[in-house]
Amino acid sequence: MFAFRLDSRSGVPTYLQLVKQVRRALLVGYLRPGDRLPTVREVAAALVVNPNTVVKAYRDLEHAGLVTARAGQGTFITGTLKPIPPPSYTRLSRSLHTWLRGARNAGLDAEQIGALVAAVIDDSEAEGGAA
Amino acid sequence: MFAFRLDSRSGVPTYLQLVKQVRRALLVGYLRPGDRLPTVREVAAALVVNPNTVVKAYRDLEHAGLVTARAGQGTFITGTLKPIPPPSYTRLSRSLHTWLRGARNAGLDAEQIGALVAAVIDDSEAEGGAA
Amino acid sequence: MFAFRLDSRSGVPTYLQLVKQVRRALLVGYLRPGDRLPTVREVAAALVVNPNTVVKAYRDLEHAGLVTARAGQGTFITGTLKPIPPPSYTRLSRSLHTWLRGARNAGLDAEQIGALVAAVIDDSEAEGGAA
Amino acid sequence: MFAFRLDSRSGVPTYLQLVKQVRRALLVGYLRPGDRLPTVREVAAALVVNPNTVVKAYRDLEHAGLVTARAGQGTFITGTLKPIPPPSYTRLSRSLHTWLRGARNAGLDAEQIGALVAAVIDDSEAEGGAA
DNA sequence: GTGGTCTAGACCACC
DNA sequence: GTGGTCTAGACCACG
Repeated sequence: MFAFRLDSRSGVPTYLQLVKQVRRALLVGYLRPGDRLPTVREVAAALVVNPNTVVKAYRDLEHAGLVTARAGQGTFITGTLKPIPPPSYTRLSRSLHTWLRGARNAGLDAEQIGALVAAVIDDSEAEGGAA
Repeated sequence: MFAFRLDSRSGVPTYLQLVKQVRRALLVGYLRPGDRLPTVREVAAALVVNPNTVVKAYRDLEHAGLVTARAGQGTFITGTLKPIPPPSYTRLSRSLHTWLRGARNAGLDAEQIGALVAAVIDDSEAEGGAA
Repeated sequence: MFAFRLDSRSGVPTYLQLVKQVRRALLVGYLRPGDRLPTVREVAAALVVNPNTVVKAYRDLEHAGLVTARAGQGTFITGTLKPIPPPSYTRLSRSLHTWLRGARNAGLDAEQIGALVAAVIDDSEAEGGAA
Repeated sequence: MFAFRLDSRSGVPTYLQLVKQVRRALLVGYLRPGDRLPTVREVAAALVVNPNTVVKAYRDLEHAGLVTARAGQGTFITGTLKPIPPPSYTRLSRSLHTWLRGARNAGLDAEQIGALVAAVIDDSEAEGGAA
């Protein structure tokens, strides 16, 4: 079953964090059409969050055509989002993991790693690297 | 002179984005004690944002002991944040850049790359990878 | 319910007066963890002050780890500040009250009393009286 | 020679702190008509403050009729402010000193003492104690 | 209804 | 000119 996580220090609204995690899972191939999301109540209980907040996230996703709620059955993935091809995913994820290990071996903590990653990505986007 | 950037789609409050960029610059060694940040009015004009929003960010940083505001003179870096050692920075940043190029050559767009990075980092943190 | 007071002639910014009153109430034992502060809107209405000014004060307190804001619920005391032991408080407060009565009986007005108190305290601090 | 002190953490504007100290010294009998205040330059140098700030304070005092600037000679006290009668002053100051010593012996630090004093004075003013 | 963010614009303190 | 405070009022996230 898909599990959500929250980072209360990020400043990102709770409902947006949920939305982003589903989108991310779709992109990465971890969720696929037909999969069932945990119920609003389950998520609310697990994250200690108001059910309305979860409802809002699910409604956002439904609005974007990514999920469909079926009364009495739950919420299901019914859309997709140009997922990363599994072979690329495997390869890139593996090499990124290696890079991460290197960073940790160099003594970097989570905050430093986050700063480095953000700096490099921002950087390369700034110079039109997305081309 | 230090320059800020905004991502309006991220959902992160403007002032927090500014705060994080300064912290990141400190971690990465791009800002150091004694450096002067752009004035409140300059930032507000450059980002087309209300001066109060910038004031809030600078105040947060001052609260954290990272900068000091001097009326009539500007806002200066006066604290530090366990910066990444430059050699590690150079090496890791270079290899991450290479990885990024590989991801782009595999046809991934910015959103897919973001999802992949987030997935890998979250993952490895979840399993106590920080050890 | 905790009540705030303002002294517009003091020259101390409104929001700082609020902050100091909460800190003082903590030191004196009048507020304790779990207590709820009046809502931003209540304070703003009672003091005829802009809500943002109150928000600023509460935010400062939160930053200092003394209170925690819970959206939809209010702002609660969640920290403490080395309170004065109640017995000492009772004894010292009582004798200071007596002193105050003496000063007033001698014909001193509020400004004179303030000057005297400030002079004596400053004085004794200057000579390292805190020892 | 009269000496000024600054408390940068109080939030009270610098120039107001200077004004208040002169008023206090007049009330307490520490300054009397004919006394000469330190020059603007001396104060500015001693407090590491911009001379304009001192000028503003002196102008405020002149405006209030308490001092007079004489070109080339300095600034002199030329007004008064219902001073505390010296006998009362001596007696009250002495007993307050005793109280202070008691508070410190009870282990209270400066912040706690300040809170206690403020609480007691506020309190008694609130109930019309100034009568 | 709670607190949080942002805008617009005035005024003050300090250099 | 700098940063700091305050007001007025809109909109959002959360319960």
